[in-house]
Amino acid sequence: MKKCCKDSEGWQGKFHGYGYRMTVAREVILDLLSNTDKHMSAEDIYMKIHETHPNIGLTTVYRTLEVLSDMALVFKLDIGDGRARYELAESPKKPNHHHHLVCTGCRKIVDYSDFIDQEVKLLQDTEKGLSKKYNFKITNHLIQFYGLCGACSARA
Amino acid sequence: MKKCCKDSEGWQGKFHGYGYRMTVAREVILDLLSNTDKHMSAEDIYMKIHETHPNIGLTTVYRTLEVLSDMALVFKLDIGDGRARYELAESPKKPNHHHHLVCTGCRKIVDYSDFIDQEVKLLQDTEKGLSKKYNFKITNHLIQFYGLCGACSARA
DNA sequence: CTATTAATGGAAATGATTGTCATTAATAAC
DNA sequence: GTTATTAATGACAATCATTTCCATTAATAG
Repeated sequence: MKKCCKDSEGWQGKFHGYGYRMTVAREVILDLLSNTDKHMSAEDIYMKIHETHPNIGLTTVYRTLEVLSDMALVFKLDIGDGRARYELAESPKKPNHHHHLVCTGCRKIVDYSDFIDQEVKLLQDTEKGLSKKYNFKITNHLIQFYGLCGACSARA
Repeated sequence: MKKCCKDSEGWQGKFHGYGYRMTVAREVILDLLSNTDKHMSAEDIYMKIHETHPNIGLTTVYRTLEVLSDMALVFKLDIGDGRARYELAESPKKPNHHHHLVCTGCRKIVDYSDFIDQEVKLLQDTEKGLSKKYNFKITNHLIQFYGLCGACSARA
């Protein structure tokens, strides 16, 4: 009996741990996000996987992204236009911690990891202080800089 | 001839500087945001001002908030549910720089300004570095921590 | 005070996301 | 491997925040 998914990354156990099943759609979407450095919207993802898996619907893409966010495999990102973007979360196997620099003109997103070390250090301290003072269980943070990229700046 | 608006804060000139007119709706909304520490959505604002100005429509609220954001009098805030919130931007007259701690359970927002000094220092350096390296004209930044507040944590 | 034109309001349109429900497929039990 | 169980799916409809349209009103210039 053929297994549903090849599970090359060892994700199956993780799905089971959360009480989820491993399915083709979930694997395809994880694969796609694993192999891009873009910040794709649900529709971007739908269009891309539609090329090879025309049977996967947009609704499923949305639901899958929600599941993956819930499992913290994927990070949902909001850059201020009305549509969410998704990127693979960092993991021990694939450390890629970065923050975002967003052009408010063309919505270009630059991932930067310069300065990250000091930022992370400060964030950890802040997180600890905030947790205690406000009794929050902090799960993650968002840092974004907004501005105009060179092209948009020139165009303005 | 009666002037449209009392302009107690000296906003009129600022509107004119941007080529906008000073109107009742704009003044009322600015007043409201000046006197609250809440993070109100467009609809919250509409409902509130509707009590005293039932002739101001929701569409105008949206348009006004866009104008005010454009003038940097108001800051548009996104906390991850599908609706934007607005708060008065900090100004020399009313310095209130803070960042946000957002409960992903109940969407409660805590404004904190602890640790702000170190954060601001680091952010300025980062901003300068990023500006140069990526040729961005950075206009603002967003820092948010996400987690569960005490109540939601207990409930979970 | 009148002319000009931005601003407005209400209704309709848009567009991302979510809900519904009958069908399919992944896993568990045998 | 076969069957039973139940989560996951897909197509469509529904929702809901935000925008667009357009005829009317009101802020400012002259």
